[in-house]
Amino acid sequence: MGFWIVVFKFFDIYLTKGYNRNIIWQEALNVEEKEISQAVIGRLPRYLRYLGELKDEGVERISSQELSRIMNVTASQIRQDFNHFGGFGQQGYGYNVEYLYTEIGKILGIDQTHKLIIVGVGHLGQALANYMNFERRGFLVRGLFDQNPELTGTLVRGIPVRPMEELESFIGENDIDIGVLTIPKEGAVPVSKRLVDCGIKAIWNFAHVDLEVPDGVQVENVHLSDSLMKLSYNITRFEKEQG
Amino acid sequence: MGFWIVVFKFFDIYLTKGYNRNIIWQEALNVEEKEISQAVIGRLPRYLRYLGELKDEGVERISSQELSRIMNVTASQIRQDFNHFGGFGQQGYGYNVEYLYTEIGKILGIDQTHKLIIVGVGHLGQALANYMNFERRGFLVRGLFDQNPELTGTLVRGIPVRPMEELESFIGENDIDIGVLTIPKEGAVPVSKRLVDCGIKAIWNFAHVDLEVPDGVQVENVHLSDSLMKLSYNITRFEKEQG
DNA sequence: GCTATATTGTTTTCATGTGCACAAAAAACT
DNA sequence: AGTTTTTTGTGCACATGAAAACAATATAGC
Repeated sequence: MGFWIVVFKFFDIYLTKGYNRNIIWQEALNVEEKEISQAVIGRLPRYLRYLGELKDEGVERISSQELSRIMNVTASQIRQDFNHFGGFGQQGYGYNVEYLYTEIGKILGIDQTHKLIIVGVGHLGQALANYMNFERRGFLVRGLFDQNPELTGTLVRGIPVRPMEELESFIGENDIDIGVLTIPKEGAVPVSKRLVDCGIKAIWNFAHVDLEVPDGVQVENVHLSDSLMKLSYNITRFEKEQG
Repeated sequence: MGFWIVVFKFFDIYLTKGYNRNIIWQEALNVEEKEISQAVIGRLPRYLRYLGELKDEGVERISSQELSRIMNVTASQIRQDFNHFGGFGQQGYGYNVEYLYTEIGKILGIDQTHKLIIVGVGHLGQALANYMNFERRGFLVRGLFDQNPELTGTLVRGIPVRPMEELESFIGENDIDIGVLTIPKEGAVPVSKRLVDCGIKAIWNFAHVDLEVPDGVQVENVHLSDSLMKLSYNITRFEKEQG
């Protein structure tokens, strides 16, 4: 690998002028990659979705301009976003859809499988357990847990519901990455502590409460009420504007 | 300009001391309110949650500094955010919790009731229909709709599931504000068109597809896959950083 | 009542994010 | 092979957002 980098450097200066200097510079000197903002990351899944559709339609290549028309964003933003991760495109040609799709997938980590458990088998927990799209993307539901003893042993999509007591042992034995919290807010904080203590890597939190976790544990909150209130605000705002 | 300042200064000091200057200024000159960014709006529900908790604990007043400690944001941001909507606070005192809670609630429109229907009575639709917290906030589930004829007539929390054919008439007769889409992406676009044609004010979209709606119809997307992919990205990023 | 203290509202500064414009480079055409 | 066209990558300027600093003003203590 180091050898190749040196070769690149040679080409860069003396032969292939213009090849992305930053990348070579960073790789050659092993400088830490500059952190990519969450604003950019937040847009990647949407790119992935559109690229997937294009791929399914058999489109081989696409320019930033055409993609910008389809997605209703500026072509400039598309180019800048993609360029954060290296030169995916080719001047005068555009971007190869399949390649770009794969690369963005890799960046998002969906080329790897993630094992998850769902804590709280209410309607929402069941909805997520049954949502096949996650499985397609490599997110595998491995365990279900619920406080309610009546649910223990019942099957949801073939997966048995386990009592909360088995949480720690199950995580340890099954190498779980992600814990999904679909429980009322009262239980969320203590359960999140237990998950963290088991060494879980990430928590996908649907409880309407802020979780405090140590650095290194990733948390993604889905606060449905917040989303609904934003909608409510915008309804009122629009009505006021119209007078 | 100088003249007006004198006038409102007069009112301020001698009559309605403390009444928000900006509002008077804007009203007097009929200046259009400056648009408030979605970044600010997005933070309001979180403020509301914390203020609600403080209120329940019997806390009467709070300073931006103390709130900033609790919420892990800067005091400056809190003051700026609140000040967008007028002077909620008082120098040397802080903010009255109850008053602030009420005002933010009004801004978000949860002092009014919103009538909604849920289209798609799968697990997710049922989860939302059963979620009592929305009702407490004035979001009333008035109708459920599903394509599947086997579901027609069945009750979810006492509400009968209706066939899709009744969508238009039901919305018209029941004065529905918000349509919730919990259906697969294939159906989302046509259904959203039907909702828009009925004059619905807003769509809360859980289908993994972008909806195109005319100006004036509010859309709030909840793309669960996107959220999960962001989590996945951050897991990988952290592991890379650690080496 | 006067002074010291607390705390907001506002101005200023700094950082981040986005759009535009152009140079570089590949492809397409002749 | 040379020229034109296409289209990326990138520097730059502008807009937006957030933090810091400060001025205004209310409270609290004496």
